Formats: sequence, structure tokens, C-alpha cells
Amino acid sequence: MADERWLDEDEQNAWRSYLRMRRTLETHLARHLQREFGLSESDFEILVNLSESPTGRMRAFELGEATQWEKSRMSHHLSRMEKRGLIRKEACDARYPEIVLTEQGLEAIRACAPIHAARVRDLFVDVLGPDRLAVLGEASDDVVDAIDEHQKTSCPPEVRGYC
Amino acid sequence: MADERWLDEDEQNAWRSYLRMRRTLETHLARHLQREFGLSESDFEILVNLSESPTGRMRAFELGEATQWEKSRMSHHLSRMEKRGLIRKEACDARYPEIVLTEQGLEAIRACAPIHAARVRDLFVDVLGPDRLAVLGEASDDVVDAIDEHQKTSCPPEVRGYC
DNA sequence: CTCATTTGGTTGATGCATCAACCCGGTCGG
DNA sequence: CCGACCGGGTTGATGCATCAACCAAATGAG
Repeated sequence: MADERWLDEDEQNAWRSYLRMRRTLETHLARHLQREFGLSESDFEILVNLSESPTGRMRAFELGEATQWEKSRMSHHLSRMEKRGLIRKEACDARYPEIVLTEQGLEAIRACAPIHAARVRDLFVDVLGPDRLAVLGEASDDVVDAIDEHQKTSCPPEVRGYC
Repeated sequence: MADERWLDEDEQNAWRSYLRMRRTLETHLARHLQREFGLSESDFEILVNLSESPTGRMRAFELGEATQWEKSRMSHHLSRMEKRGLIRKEACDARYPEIVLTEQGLEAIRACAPIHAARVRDLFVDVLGPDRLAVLGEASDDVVDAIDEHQKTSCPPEVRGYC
């Protein structure tokens, strides 16, 4: 009905393959995490970051840098995680609360991380093999750089990310 | 704090690069679509499918096959799109309604598709270049196949997708 | 000193995604 | 026939992501 083609056929196919893979892999991993461990991918990301910190405690701000989330998403999500007992906010440094991994949160991440990683290996790392994996890694970095570049050069200064 | 490593270093790096790219590209494209045209990526996907159909009308079911969405997601989303005038549900075939692209929906997709495609080209297709793009396309298909395979072989029959 | 700005963070509203439950018209075994 | 099941579709509840607005401590220029 709209008969223009917007990418050539090979490009179109590759792009759509990529989109399909992205969706399929993401939903599969998310569902697995959810059903086996009751964690969302977001929970997982926070827990990984906290558990990799030597002290198990970070400022929300640092988590924001590590994950690249918006601050409001972070705030909302940390509140929900606190309610479930995975983390705790401690108002130790006068002003800003620190986010602390609870015993329960630590157990959760220890239980699910190796299994989750095994799945990533089975369905992604091993399927690609080392060569293609390396190519993809570099390509990913290039794309991220290109987007950063694009933002810097062609965006009006204060309007982040919309253009 | 949790000192086991779950993938080796190269694998870890490639995987995380991929995750970062996925997030960055997705949010960039989504934001662009939203701010310039008031469409979500989901809207876009539906509109593309409808506009590629010769008649501009499909059953919800066909859309489901094309997009791989859950039926309930489809239903909810189509209702929202109808409210905004992008599509219309017509109860022509006795039983199941057909989803029809409205004039407004057609205009929307015609306006945004080429610009969106150009952005995909600039930030993804051209950054990768034809060789890496081809590799990624194949790799994506392999991953999707691996997941399908996994579902078929190691899932109890009726429990789709959780394992 | 004072008032404006920035910075880190919270809140509320809205739209989106998912799950579970349900509905309804066919179909098929009995 | 009749009742069980099945496929396409809707609904409601819940959690998640984003935007815009707000808040309060710190900074800093006049």
C-alpha cells in the first residue's frame, strides 16, 4: 500500500533479522529470569552493579552512571526494590542516601547470575562463536560512538537526545 | 563483592557492548520517533505492517504473526491506536474485526518512515558497513533458531517460553 | 549577603508490556 | 444432540519506562 522501499533489500533483511533477534532474546531471557527467580532484567542490572562493588553499597548517582538510566527511572525502581527487600536506602552521608545490597539481594544475585550467564552463553555467545562475537562487540561500540557523535554535533545544546 | 566471573573477559565485554548498543540505539530511535512524529516504536511496527499489505487491512491475528506480539498486547495496543485515530476496527466479516489503516494512519507512516529509515541507515547500517551487516544478519538468525530449538527440545510441551 | 543556578533526587501522570482470566463461536467425540 | 475443547480476541491488574514538575542543599556572581 505504501510502495516505497526505505532500505535496500539486503539491508532491510539484516535490520529486520536483528530486530527479531533482539526481541526474541530479550523476552526469552527476561521470562526466564522472572519465572525462575522473580527478578526483572532491571532488578538484575542493579544487583549486578551493587554486587560488583567491593562494599556492596553505592550512591544512586553511581548506579545511574553505570546503567545509563534516567534518574527518575532509577528512583522509582529502587523504591520498588526496597519494598521487596532486595536493597535498602541508608541515609548515612547526611544528604544523599546510599543504596545497600541486603542479604536477600545478595542471595538472589548469587543464585541467579551463574544460571543466567549460562543461558547467555548457550543462546548467544556460543551460537555466534568467538569471531563473530568479536565483530559484534566492535560493531556495537561503533554504533554507540556514532550515536554519541550525532548527539554532540547535530543537537541544539540543551535538548539532550531528542534529535 | 560477588567475585565469581560468569563469562570470560572477552565474552563479558562483547556481551556488555551489545547490551549497551541495544539500549542506546533503541532509546534514541524511540525518542526520535516520539518527539518528531508522536509515534511509539510499537505504533510504527503496526503501521508498517498495515501499510505493506496491499489492501491496508489485516486481521489482528495476521498482525500477531507478523510482529510476534502476544495477543493481549496486540488487543490493548490496537485499542489505544484506534482511540488516536491511526487505525479503525471494522466488524465486516461477521465474526472477527478487521484492522484498517485510516487516512491519518497512512499519512503518519508516510511522513515518518523515510526519515526513520534514514536514521537507521546513518546510525546502524552505514556504521557497520555491508560485510559486518551481513554477518550480523546471519548471526541474528542463528540466535533466533537456537532459541526456537531450545524451546522445542527442553520445554515441557504446554509451558511455552518460560524455560 | 542574597538571589539565581546547578545538582542529586523524588513524585505523579501516562503509556506500554505481561500475565491470568475470561468470553464466544466452532468443532469434534460420543 | 450435547458437552468438552480450542482458537481468536477482550479485559483487568500489575509492574515498568518516560516525561515534566518539583524540592532542597550547595555553589557562585553581583
